[in-house]
Amino acid sequence: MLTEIENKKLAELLFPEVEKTTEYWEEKFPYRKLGKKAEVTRMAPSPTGFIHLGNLYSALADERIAHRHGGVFYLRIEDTDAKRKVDGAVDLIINALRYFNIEFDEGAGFGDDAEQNAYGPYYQTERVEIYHSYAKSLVERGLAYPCFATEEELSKVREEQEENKVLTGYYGKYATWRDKTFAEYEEALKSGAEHVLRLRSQGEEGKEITFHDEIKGDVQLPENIHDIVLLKKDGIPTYHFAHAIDDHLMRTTVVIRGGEWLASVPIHYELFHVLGFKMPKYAHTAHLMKFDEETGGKRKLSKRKDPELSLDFYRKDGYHPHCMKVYLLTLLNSHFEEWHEQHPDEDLNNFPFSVENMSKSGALFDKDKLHNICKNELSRLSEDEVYEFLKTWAEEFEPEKAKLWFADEEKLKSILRLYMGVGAKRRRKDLIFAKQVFELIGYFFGDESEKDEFKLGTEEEKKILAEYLNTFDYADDNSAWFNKLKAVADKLGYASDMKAYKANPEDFKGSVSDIAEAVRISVTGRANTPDLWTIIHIMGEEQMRERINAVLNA
RNA sequence: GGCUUGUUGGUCAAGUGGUCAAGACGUCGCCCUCUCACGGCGAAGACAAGGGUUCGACUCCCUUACAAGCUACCA
Repeated sequence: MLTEIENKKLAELLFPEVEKTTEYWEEKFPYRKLGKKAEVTRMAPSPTGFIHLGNLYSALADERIAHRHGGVFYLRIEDTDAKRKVDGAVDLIINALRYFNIEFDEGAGFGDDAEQNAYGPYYQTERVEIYHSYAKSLVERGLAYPCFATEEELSKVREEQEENKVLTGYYGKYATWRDKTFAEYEEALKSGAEHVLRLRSQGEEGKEITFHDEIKGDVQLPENIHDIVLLKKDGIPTYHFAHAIDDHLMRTTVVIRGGEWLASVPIHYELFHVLGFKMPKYAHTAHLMKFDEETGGKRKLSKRKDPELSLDFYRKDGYHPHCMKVYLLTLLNSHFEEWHEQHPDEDLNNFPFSVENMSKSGALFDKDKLHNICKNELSRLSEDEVYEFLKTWAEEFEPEKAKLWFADEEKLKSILRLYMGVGAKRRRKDLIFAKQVFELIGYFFGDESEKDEFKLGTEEEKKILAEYLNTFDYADDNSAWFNKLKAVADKLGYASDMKAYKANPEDFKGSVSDIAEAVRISVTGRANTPDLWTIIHIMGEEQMRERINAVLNA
């Protein structure tokens, strides 16, 4: 045990450059003046420049919680790990979220003098002075000490511990630098040896803390007994130390983070208490999972193995951000889906989002469900909105083909009206994502990639087509046109009346539907399309005849 | 290994001691119909297992199984 005076001397030895006191910082970053229900949340990514679905998922939760009641949602960059830094990452993050209509109120990316910077700096590497103030105060109070153990020594201890089947880590009797004399600390320091700063943990083995998590409820956890590293040998804080200080000084009220942090809550609990901070509320979220083909089980989505985790994956295929948001919200909050169904036209932001209704267990990412949501959401848009969306996408990802697709605005819009069922009693729901849309309507632009086969054979197909062309008149309206199909049916021994056909199918070669199918396939290459007459009138007589003749002459 | 969390139909889920255990996606069938889509109707399909507590357990407790996370000078 060091005396009070020795602690002070040690602190001075360790942090001679620190002048500002913790009180100074407390005053500089006062509690925020916000409404009673307002929460302060944050997104705190490392600047790897890689934003994935999981990040978006929890950013959405943070943003909703903050903005639900006029709170603040800010961006802090956790760049304490130098190895992970990437240039331009902050803009990448801001833009990625902006794409989904998620905006920060404050934090990194706002410019140094901005009002939105009042609790900054927001880069952890620029906050070292602050961390050191608190570190010094901890040393002064005998709650932290320098540790000169080398990596080799540490791993040797761990091996020993593993062998003896005791808890691994730097604690109790294994914490060799915990109870040195002042002279020993001073001597090691003077030798210039590398060292870290460790917490002198006050926890007791066997004791428990009970911790309330907003999602999981009350959780019993063992008290922290580890003398964890506060400051790394380069003076940069570890996540734990930075988390406590930053979220306290930035006056965060709710910390929403991945479930992998639940296990380190005891550390945070002790840190907050030892530093004299009030703990924020915590919500530990479950991870997005995926079905693993190899093992046949669920597993966490990993950015290495799963391309669909990357936001770019969805951007490339042209998923509309609104659809992604709806899907994520249905995963995020169990009551959202029902609410959205009841209020289809309400702004998503009016949904009463609450942490309590967040899922406890990891959800499997379900592409079918996503697609269903896309269909529904897209079908509610106007053809102009869809047109603009497709155009933006195509210009970025298919610039060559875009020229062809968007050469005739009216034509594309007619196609969209057809495929969306604009004007019909009910909308169609054919559109899922941009790439899929262009595959769907590719035949309008000469895309012959795959042709369906006519089930009654080529000979029959040619007979039907020849007869069809004979009587075809571009000026016919939809019903006149269809009556001619019926006439073709009668002439070739097919039933023109579906009811008659269904009553006695053996009396006919087939029905009008087969006539229509032959024409449909030769014109569009597909057995299934929306209204054929409309298609023909969008593409024009010339293109129709060309396509039919191509089949006839094959 | 230790600590922690989780487990309701194929998937997402409601549910908080008494329900014929919601709903959505998917699947299948029927209807509508020139195909498809849309829409309508219907069907199949679940409380991980075993012990308790209780008049009564999906709900509370214990054990087991399975899954996930943590066990760093990474976050």
